[in-house]
Amino acid sequence: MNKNYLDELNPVQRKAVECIEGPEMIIAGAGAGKTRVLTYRIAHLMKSGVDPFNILALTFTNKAAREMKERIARIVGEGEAKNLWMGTFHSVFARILRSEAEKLGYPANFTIYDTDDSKNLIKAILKEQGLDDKIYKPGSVLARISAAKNNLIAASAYANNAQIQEEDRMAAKPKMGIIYQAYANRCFKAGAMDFDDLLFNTNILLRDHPKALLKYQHKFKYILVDEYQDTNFSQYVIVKQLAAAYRNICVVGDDAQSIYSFRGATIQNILNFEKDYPELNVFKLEQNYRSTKNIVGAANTVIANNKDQLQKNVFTDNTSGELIKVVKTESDNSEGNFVANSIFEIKMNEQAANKEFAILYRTNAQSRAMEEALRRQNIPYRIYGGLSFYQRKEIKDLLSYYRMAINNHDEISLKRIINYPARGIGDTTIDKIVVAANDHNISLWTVIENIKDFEIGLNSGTLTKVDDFATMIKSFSAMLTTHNAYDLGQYIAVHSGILRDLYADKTPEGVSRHENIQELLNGLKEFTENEITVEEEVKNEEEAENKEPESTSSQLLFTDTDEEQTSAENLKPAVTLNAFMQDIALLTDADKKNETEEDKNKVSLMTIHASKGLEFGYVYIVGLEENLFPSQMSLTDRVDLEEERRLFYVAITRAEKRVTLSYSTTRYKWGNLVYCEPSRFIEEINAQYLDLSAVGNNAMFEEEDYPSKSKTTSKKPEFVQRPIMGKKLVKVNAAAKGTSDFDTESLRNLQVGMQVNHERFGFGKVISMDGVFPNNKATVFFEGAGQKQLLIKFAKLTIVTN
DNA sequence: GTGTAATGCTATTGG
DNA sequence: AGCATTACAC
Repeated sequence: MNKNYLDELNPVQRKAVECIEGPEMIIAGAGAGKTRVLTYRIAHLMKSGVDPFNILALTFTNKAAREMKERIARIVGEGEAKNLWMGTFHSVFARILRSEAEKLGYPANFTIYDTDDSKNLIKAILKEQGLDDKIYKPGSVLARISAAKNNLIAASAYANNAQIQEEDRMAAKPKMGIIYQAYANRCFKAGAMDFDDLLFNTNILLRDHPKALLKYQHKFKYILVDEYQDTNFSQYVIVKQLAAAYRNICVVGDDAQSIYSFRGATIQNILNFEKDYPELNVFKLEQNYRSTKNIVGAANTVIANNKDQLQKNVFTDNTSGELIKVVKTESDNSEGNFVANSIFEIKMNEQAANKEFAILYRTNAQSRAMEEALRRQNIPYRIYGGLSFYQRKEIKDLLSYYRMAINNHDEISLKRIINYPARGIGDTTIDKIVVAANDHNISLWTVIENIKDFEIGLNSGTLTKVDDFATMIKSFSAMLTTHNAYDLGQYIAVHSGILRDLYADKTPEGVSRHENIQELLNGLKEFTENEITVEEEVKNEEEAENKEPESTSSQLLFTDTDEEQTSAENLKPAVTLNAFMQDIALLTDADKKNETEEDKNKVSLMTIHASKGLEFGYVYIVGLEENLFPSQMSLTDRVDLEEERRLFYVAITRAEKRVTLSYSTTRYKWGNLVYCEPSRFIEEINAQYLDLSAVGNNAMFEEEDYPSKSKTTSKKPEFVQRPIMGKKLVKVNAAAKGTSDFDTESLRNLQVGMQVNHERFGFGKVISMDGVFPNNKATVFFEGAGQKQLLIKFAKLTIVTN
């Protein structure tokens, strides 16, 4: 493999790898070997003499970065690969910001707030300002602030922008600007950055500190960005700035797989790329090596329904494989049972391993039915996403102590732990402290630390309690430099009282919480014992940078980096808790490492979003129902619907051998039974790729065997649980008289030339018919919507005239 | 201030 | 259905 890596590439891939200098854009269809090209390109850069310290590779997940690093290591050797700058935007720039934080007025040990932390801070601000959190919902306030930051609009600019003010007034949220300013101010005072700040502040750094800009421009002579279609404006500007000196920028993406616009990602970045770098080389990877012909064909027919897309012809030389099976079940639980049974069967018949299976869904809430069914079948599984380990209450509690020891001013952590375990400092006391802090525009910690100087009407007992708390935190802080991560972590767990509190709780939940704390402490121990590796890494970095003669100009620019290393050296010999906490907020479950083969050999459950970039032999896409997938939030806007369709495209193209689609006619939502109709996406797949035997007459007979059931159906308007939201009510009701009530039989005699009506496409004329009723399809030309292929079973056509 | 019972809200998607 | 916040009794 070592020398022949170029031979493993097809001609286009090879060109993309060998073209090293200048801007490059790789448009890669699903399964076209994008990761391989990226990996080999980096390896090739290094083989060509580029120093790994000068290569920056930005990936979508930390896991992707780690895997890519491992693959590169196999080509160029581990020692070299280790020195690559590789990770997510957030983790790479968090690392850079730590060494540059003072330039921005932040402490180097700033805290990273996750979404929960951010929402809590917003809630606090709303309460202090007497604003109604029903109008200013913390989640949507945060989303609005997030969108502003991702478009590089600072709080002050936001508050002073007439157009934005008008927008917020129209949305009945005139105070948004004030909230944003308060939020930014509080984060700053707490020495905290939220996820968006990591990118926003990197932009500030590069904009306002020319020396820093120059330094990183010369440090990152070669930049690669994976999943470029899912980058936002803030990320775009960072990359543009960093690449401005050398213009060695390579981006890889697929517009058809752009699924993160809700997070500010914009396809505009791909379009801008051609404008910014007119001299660029473009490579299109169109041959799919992952999936069967049926899967590729089906995916292509789905995405063809989108108007907005770059022209691409994804094809494969793989075998046809099996048809995509569509399965109808009558409840979410039976959908789970079907999937679990099917996995069990395939495992037996085809000797497949658990890890070859994935169950993909639109929303996390759908995992439960799947989990229960898999557990009944004794099939080991693993859920990705959802509540991560680090977001569990007990873990966040303990981490809050760690965070506060490292950064005393972190107010979210402070509020979390000041009275947990209970130590008699209640809400009224905290409120008084908050008022004092706001009055003096200082952090809560500064008030607490000097609580006896603030006359805010606390009685002497409370005063002592607050003072004791401050003393405790200070004692933890003092140990940061004298104790290693594990010793201090353990010490805090004991002396904070958390361990005792959880140990006292003998309920199963309490026991489980205690176990989770133990697991965290074990992780800490492992981290601490690896200190040699960390030290070596530091040493490696020193040696490598010293031995490699830099050009004189860039050597001058590297003075700051030297400082970094001296400070790292001071931390020896112990691995500090500070080091452990560096980017823990950025870790997700998908980033777990050190797993045994047994850990890995499990069926994967995840949202389709989380499945991006992954591949599996057998893929189940469940919950293919209107209002769920596509999500009801996407139905009013073509742009949103097209993103849902791309999501479906991503889901299908995860599979190598087999795709199974399922939908259920009923489903529990918020504890209420809701009736569902099959997703429009099913009928968007050309029928030649589908196996509809499991949705056929059998299912219809079932309906007819139990006419009482459908009667109850129509008589139950109260299954809509929130009539306040009129929009939803109408839609759910509409869903109730779905396929089950539709008389497919009336279309038995549908023929070419007939006029038909379709609920979405309107009037049309049948051009051709294919297949045997009821598993047949009709090609219809609609006056308004053009030519469509429709599955008779799903399309709900009505015959207008012969 | 603390602990438990009742209430009410939630479920797109995520670093 | 499950979780978080709130209300209320101690």
